[in-house]
Amino acid sequence: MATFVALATLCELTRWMFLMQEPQTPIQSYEPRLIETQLQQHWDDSKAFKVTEQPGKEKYYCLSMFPYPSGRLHMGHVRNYTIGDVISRFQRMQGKNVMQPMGWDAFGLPAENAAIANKTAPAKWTYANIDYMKNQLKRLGFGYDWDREIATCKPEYYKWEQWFFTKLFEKGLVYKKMATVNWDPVDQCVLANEQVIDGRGWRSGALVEQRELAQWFIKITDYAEELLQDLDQLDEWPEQVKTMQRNWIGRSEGVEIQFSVAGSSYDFTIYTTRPDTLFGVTYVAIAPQHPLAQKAAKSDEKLAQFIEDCKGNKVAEADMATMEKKGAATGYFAVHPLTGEQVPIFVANFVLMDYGSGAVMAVPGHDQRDFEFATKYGLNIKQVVARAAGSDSVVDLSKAAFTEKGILVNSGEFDGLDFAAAFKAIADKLVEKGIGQIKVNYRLRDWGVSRQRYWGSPIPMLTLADGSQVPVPLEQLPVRLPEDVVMDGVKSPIKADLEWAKTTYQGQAATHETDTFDTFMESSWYYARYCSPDHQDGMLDPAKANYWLPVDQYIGGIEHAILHLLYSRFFHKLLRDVGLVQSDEPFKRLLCQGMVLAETFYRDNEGGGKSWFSPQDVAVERDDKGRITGAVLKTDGEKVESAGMSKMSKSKNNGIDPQTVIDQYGADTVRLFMMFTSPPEQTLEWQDSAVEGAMRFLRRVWTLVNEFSALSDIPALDKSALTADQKTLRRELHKTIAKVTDDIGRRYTFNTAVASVMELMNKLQKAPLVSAQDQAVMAEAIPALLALLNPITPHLSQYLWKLLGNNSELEAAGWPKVDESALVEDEKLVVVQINGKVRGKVTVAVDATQEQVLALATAEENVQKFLEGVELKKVVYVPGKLLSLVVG
RNA sequence: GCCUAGGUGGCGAAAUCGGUAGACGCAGCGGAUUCAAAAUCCGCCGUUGGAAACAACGUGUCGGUUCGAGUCCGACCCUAGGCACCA
Repeated sequence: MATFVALATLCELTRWMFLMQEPQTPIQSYEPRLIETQLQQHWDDSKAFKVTEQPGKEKYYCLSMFPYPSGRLHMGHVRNYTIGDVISRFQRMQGKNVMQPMGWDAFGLPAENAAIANKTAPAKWTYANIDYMKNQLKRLGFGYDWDREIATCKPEYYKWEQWFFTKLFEKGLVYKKMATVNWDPVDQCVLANEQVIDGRGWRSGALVEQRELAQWFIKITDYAEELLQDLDQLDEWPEQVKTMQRNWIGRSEGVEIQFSVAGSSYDFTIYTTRPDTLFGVTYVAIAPQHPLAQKAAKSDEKLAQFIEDCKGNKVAEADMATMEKKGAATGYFAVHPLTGEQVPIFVANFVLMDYGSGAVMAVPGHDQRDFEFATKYGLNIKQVVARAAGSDSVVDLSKAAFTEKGILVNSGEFDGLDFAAAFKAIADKLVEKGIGQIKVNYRLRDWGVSRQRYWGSPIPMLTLADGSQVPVPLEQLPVRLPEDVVMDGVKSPIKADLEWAKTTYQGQAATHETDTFDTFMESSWYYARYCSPDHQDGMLDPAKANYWLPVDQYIGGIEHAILHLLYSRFFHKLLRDVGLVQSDEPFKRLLCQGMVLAETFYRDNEGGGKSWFSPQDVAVERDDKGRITGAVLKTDGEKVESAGMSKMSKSKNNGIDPQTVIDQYGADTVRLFMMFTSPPEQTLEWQDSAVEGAMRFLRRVWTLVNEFSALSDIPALDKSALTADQKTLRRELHKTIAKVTDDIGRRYTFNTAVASVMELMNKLQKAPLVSAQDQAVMAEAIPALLALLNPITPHLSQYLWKLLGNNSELEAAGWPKVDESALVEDEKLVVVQINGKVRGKVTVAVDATQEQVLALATAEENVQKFLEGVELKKVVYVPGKLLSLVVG
């Protein structure tokens, strides 16, 4: 320890001596704003990130999910786009032709809300936001090819989406059917799920009803099997996302069975994955909207009332699953297809008309939901499955259903069969009788794309005088959305203006569809449009699209794991099938970044509510160990309560505005903080003090490079003339290069990449600069350090690179190369364990044998202590790492 | 309710293929510098015991596999994301 202190002091001394030797101008302090804005201006003026197709060069398409232009960037964007920019710059330094585009997911609900609140038009609000946010992106130094910018609300963009929809219509992939929506009876409008709060409309407060409307659907179910199968190709996607998509698609094999209704010519089909439990059916449940339920309700007031009450249900699946399960008898009985027995038909609030056939067979003995329903309404519970032979536990149906697969009982000729055999035998029997068939079913439902809103792409369909519906021909596209409108908060302007819809089709009068597309339509193909953003003659320029696609790296929030990513994959296959692209999948590699959280503080109001305070207005108090003991509001010094870390949001007032932080610390510091604080997939917790720490590090780099740049006539590196310390430093340098290359290029663990650069920095700062080879090693290390940092802190790196006398761009100099010869070590530290506990450490030659290591280990005093009086039973040696001794 | 993740010091985290738990950073404490402060630099920093060497305990909880488990297996608890009209 004492030696080390002396050494450190010596280093300081030599550094000080060196600084005193040369007359020099004092080092400027690190002022990020100036160097950053200058460089950003240069990038902008020179279009530094503009790219074109270059057939000879390896392409790399790096895409971050485009933002909704909500007004200002939030930290989630900053994190997302920093990751994308780091990967892009890294790949550029590998010599690839990197395309990194940016644009705007410009249609959507918030623009309508803002338009109502601010008495402006959604278009105007949206364009103003785009202007502001574009400047924010530039201020963060992101290397986008702005010539490829897209805003989805522009007619040049949605024209081709409309055209594509008409193509799909022609191919039979589009159809219209009734579907359930949330209806606000006071405002007379359709509400999004998030606009329904506790069953009431968010603005009117009225109780929301279910209503059936005719809507357009795209047959994504036709592609269900391919969407499922092709997940296996996506070996660079997170397993988690693929699993979620598999479960969402929900492929199952089952049997479709026809039931007839006693004393009626009516029949209906149900689908089950458990045909082995068919003999356990004791009732049948149908949806409230089912025709049979409607028919029964005509002569049954109580049932009619029940069906009416079901309209108060929420449409969202989460609500369906958690609500109380209720039902009412229809008075009808279904005839069991094999036994001929009659079982009651119930209307149940949990059966969805939109999904499957709107009817389910109920087996309370072997399905938990059916069991609870049967118990509640006093229906029969019948056991038809028993545990396989050899199991001693008994099936007890008094408390819960028995849902495992087993051996059939009480099932007539099928008794004794196991699941697989029973499935086949019962299915065969039903097929033979002509009342059933084996069927593959998907949980995935067709994609409803109609929205009853204004701020979206009009659906390009026409209704003719005879009621038939035809697509708008290409020459009449786009169907333009008027932008200069007034929002009244109730009716869409294109619905309110009765003239808007009027048009002609082949000389006859026709009316436009006034519904607009789901905004997932725009975000399902923007990645492809970026390849030829100005293409006028078609949706895509296939040559360009096929040069760039698929996207090599896609980055976005985990919240898009299912819907957006599934719709985009679907669209890509549709694009392929009309001949516009050649690949099967749009995104080769996927990274889902975590959310950005911040501390939340509140005070209880007298009314029982809470007031939330921005963490920037709160000061925390700590005890002498640094533990947080409390917090006060800076303005009044009074106590506030902490509610822990939560997602940055308006409602909790804990959003940190990136703009303020960039102004204070600069873009490089923000970028470094984002990359260093958490691995990208995890949540990131915002902490002001950690941001300061990031800046502190950059200041140290600044100072070190400035000091070094004052040196002149640096001798060449002579690897054969290095001292042990110089060799060690070089080894650290090349180990760091190898680690950072792997961390950024393969693992995407940017936090550990930064950590290892920091470790290198710590060593460089302590290294002497006295001898010729001291300086030569430093001269190798410093440019490498700047290059390793460049993807993360491009402004600082580029500035200091120039300071070292380079005239070229740092990125053009390429990525540092590892000198394998510098990595060679001749000694290793081996840990000695006895019965699994560390008892000593020995340094051994790299090629030492187990016997040699054992000899060294047993010579250690502390090791000997634990070997006394016991027998050595086993020795495990992991070469160069660990020696494990088992004694007893 | 269903599907998918995640729980490691005061805090953010690291440990990449089962091999030294806590790298790196923040906060804190002690010191240097300073008239003073800021900035900077040096040192300490999981808990308990100990002057130290070292020992015991320790990766959400309970159990298992292994010479060895943060990592693998089983059960449970908590938190987050998604659930089809927020994007």
